[in-house]
Amino acid sequence: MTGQRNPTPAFGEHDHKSCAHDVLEAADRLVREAGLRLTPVRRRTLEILLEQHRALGAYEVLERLASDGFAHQPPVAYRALDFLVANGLAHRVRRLNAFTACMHPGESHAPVFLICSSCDAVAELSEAAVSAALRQSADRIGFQIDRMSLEAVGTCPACRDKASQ
Amino acid sequence: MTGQRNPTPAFGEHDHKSCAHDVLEAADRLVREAGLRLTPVRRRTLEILLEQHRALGAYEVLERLASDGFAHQPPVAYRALDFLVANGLAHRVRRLNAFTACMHPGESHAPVFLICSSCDAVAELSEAAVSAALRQSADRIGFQIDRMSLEAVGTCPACRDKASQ
DNA sequence: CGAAATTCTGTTATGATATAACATAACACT
DNA sequence: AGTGTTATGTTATATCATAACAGAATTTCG
Repeated sequence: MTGQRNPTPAFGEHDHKSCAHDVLEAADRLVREAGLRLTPVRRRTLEILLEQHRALGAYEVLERLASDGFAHQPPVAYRALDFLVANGLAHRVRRLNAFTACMHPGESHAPVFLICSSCDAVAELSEAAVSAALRQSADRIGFQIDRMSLEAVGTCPACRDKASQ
Repeated sequence: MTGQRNPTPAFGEHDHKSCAHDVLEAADRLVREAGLRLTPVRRRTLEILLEQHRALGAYEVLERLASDGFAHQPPVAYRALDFLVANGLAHRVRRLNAFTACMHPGESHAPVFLICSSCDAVAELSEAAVSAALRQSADRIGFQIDRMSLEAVGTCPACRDKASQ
């Protein structure tokens, strides 16, 4: 029940420790239920992504992993990240060529990302209206959607307030 | 009036020659009106993008430019492409790290791309519903959107028909 | 016109992102 | 333990993108 009050924790004060902890627990459970393995690299990679509400480049993750004793070749990071993405524990933010932890693991969803260009925070909306609208537009012309990226760059509430003072 | 009947020419038979020609004419006019210059590289780059309804990587464009006598260093392509994007004559498709000609130059719009993973065709929807939905979701939490990417990967009508036969 | 300012293009070099391919190690099952 | 499978280590390279500066073309304006 912790950390559920703020719909977009990325853009506001919140108990980040429990927010990250909850997601990690959910990930553990989901992976186990799916008969997969959250190996040390994979778990650590998810932890790294969960430390901040922003997107990290693969090489950024790689540096962190290396300093934790893992090999420091690109495939190490990419494989772990790919695993997380494939299993819905992380998302790729195309706009940034970067990765971010999924804040709603388990719930099937087409994530919508709001990227603050001022503080680099990335919020993941669970909102279904946008993806539904896109799906509908596609349907109308007979296009069958498999995956979608819905990303917006702009200014988050906090940075907006700062700027207007 | 040519080529205006099909809402998503990318996914269907159409008079491509006139479709591309119309866009190029519009581009000429728009650039002139804005006091900018559609120099040879820039014009040729747009022509290259207009040859197909798909997205081309910068290096693909570069090869084409080189065979037309332009220098074959990456900045040549990137500069031309950046110019086109900055002035609304082309779009960047983040999902593909590639570029595609804008099919509605002049009309301010947040493009929605439908990318066929089977034939690589890219359709640009002029549809405003999706971007409006996203804008509304962002508004609700006080996020101010500057730019957005709305992209979907899937199967276009033609490839769907082929597959089901 | 002709000099200065601006914009555009050529060029070299390098940075940043991503994957192919194969070897070795760990695990899971019988 | 033996075998198939999955995961990791490692090397090398492919792909995408930009910084920085030199030189050419175009525009501006006295």
